[in-house]
Amino acid sequence: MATIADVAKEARVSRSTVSSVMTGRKYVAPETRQRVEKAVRKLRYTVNSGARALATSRTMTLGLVFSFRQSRFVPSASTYVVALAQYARAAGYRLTLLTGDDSVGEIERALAAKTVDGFILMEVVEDDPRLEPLRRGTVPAVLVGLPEDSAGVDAVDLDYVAAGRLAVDRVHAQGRHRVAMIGWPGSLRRTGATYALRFRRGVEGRARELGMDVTTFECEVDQHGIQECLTPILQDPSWEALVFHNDAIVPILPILLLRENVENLQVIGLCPPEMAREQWLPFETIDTKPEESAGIAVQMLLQRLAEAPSGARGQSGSSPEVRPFERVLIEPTLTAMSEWGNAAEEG
Amino acid sequence: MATIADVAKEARVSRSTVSSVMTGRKYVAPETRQRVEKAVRKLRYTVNSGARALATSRTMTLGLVFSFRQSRFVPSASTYVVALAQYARAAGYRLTLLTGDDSVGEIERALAAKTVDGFILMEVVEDDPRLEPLRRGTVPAVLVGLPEDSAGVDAVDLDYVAAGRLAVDRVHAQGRHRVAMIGWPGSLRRTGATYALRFRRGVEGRARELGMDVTTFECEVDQHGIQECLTPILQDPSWEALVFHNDAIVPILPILLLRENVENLQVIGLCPPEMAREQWLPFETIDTKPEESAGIAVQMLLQRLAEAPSGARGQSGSSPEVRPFERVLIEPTLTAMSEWGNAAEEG
DNA sequence: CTGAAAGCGCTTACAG
DNA sequence: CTGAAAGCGCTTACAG
Repeated sequence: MATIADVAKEARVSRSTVSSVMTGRKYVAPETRQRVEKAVRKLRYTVNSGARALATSRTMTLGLVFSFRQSRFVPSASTYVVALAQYARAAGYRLTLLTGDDSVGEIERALAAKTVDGFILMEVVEDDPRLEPLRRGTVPAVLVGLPEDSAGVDAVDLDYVAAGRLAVDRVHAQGRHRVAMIGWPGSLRRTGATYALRFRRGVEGRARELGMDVTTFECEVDQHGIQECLTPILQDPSWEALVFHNDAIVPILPILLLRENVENLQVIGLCPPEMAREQWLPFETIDTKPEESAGIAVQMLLQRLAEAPSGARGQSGSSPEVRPFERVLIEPTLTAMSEWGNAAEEG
Repeated sequence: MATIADVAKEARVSRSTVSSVMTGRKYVAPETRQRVEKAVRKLRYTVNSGARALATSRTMTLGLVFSFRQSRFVPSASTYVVALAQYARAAGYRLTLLTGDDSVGEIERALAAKTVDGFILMEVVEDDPRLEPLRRGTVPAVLVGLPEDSAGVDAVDLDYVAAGRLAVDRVHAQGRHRVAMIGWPGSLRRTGATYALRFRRGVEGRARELGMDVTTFECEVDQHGIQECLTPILQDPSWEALVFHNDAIVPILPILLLRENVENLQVIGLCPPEMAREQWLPFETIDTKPEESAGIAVQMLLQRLAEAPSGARGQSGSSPEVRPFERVLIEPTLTAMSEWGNAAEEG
């Protein structure tokens, strides 16, 4: 593999000049630049990113932190991961996986060994223990999720409260009144998963404002729990609407609606867009917008990195005068109902 | 942040000696070693992994290659990812995500910029274009998946053929004869996804050996397609058994069985263990064993790395005399049926 | 506009 | 058993 020295020799310039061409940070005379570029092509030269990292004290790597347990509740986790990787790469950053059981330890080690320039945290919970090392740490972090206290880091997520309100507004617009809200299991709520609580708060709050009648059910994610929770609701015609936020019921609900011959129940809920896209669901859904969250997360992190005093340097002297940390709420939108009939015809 | 020089000064030894202690590759007198260790603790020193990588030409990073499109069919993708990261980390390796649309380009860039010591490929298809750069490349790779031709790399996967045979044997053991096989959509088969073809081959082959009567249905993954495919089968009592390999139908099948009052149909299929674990499925399943695949994949890759002539060096001279490449098949096992009744009682 | 030199933080023969 | 020196492949002030 060619090194910068090989290129310099081939182009009959100094290594500095080759470097200037590669980084693009310095003007190089067109004629010289062309000689260098030609040599680069001829030798198939690529900058060794490790060496560059050492020289610049920028690893161009972001650490993606997510833990094991919750991911079974989030089959759409890979959507976030892929989107994050995509955006990071578009900006020249790699994504490295920090997914051990001991996330806090992972973060501390990554900080100490300087393997990453920044962190992205998924599956954020209230009082997330991972925030502590990050707040002391020397590199920026961004949360996908919105705990009450996100001091010291930027955070982005769907506006789950607004999503809950939107769902209720849809119901209200149909003149319906009596609403069953199907949420995640209590076990998930107890982990402190921020979205579970926020959606529910939106639903219940808006219902109260509109004088509507909401009852919340926490529904397990297994076959048995789902049947047990939903069947009585679907069999009781006094329910006028069903609002849900529980991915596990999504593929099953359509069949249950058919089985119970439910005809006059309005159904609307939050679900990952890939589900809505592929499933031809017979009801409206609200998009969780994972790609948007990912895009904004990466963007906020890059922004911090651009402002930071380049790596480990400049850490002495006057305190860096940090820009206030952000909390970005993504506005939820409705996805139109898929028409089963159309689906069949379109083939 | 402390550097090796700080530690050397604090311990009143040379940097070489500190390095010897940190790497553990050289004997250091106990008394000296203790001084060094004390200094390390005092200064909270951690080796800068980038600098070490440059010096050793080992990045201690593995590239995880998977593309966008198929992952929507594989909600269990994150199980593999997490397991791979876990095993890699246990061996001191990081995992970096190579998930762009242009996987081949990602691989070539990673090779050129020397960002990884090895590659792990997921979602392998027949004639996978990613294999070409890897075969020329200078670092080892392992496939999770078994294309016909895996020359030049190690490969591991569940023995899907055996899984298909196992399913049929279970059916045969019950004295049943007429079998409906529900597979993945034709669109997935056409991508060349290796598992889709292999399971089917196992089912059909074994059925032929046993003189059984199998009909294969390729079932779409959306609500409409699933209903359309399954309903007629469930309504036709002449089917004695249903063998499936299509994750999308798993959560829906139990309800359909209830709805159609199916009583005498034996059901068995392949599905990710987390589904079986959480869903209380009313039928037997065969475990896809993602953790085992991940473990063996990492292990095979580390084995290659251990044998390799340490990074970019030693690439000249006699050709490296590679050990034959392996194809590891993981034996499938049955997961007992969850009893709905028990589930309810255990609460 | 270009180059010589120092430095990023390590490791590893090689002497002693 | 320990240390001085060279080197991994870059970048970046600093001269000129």
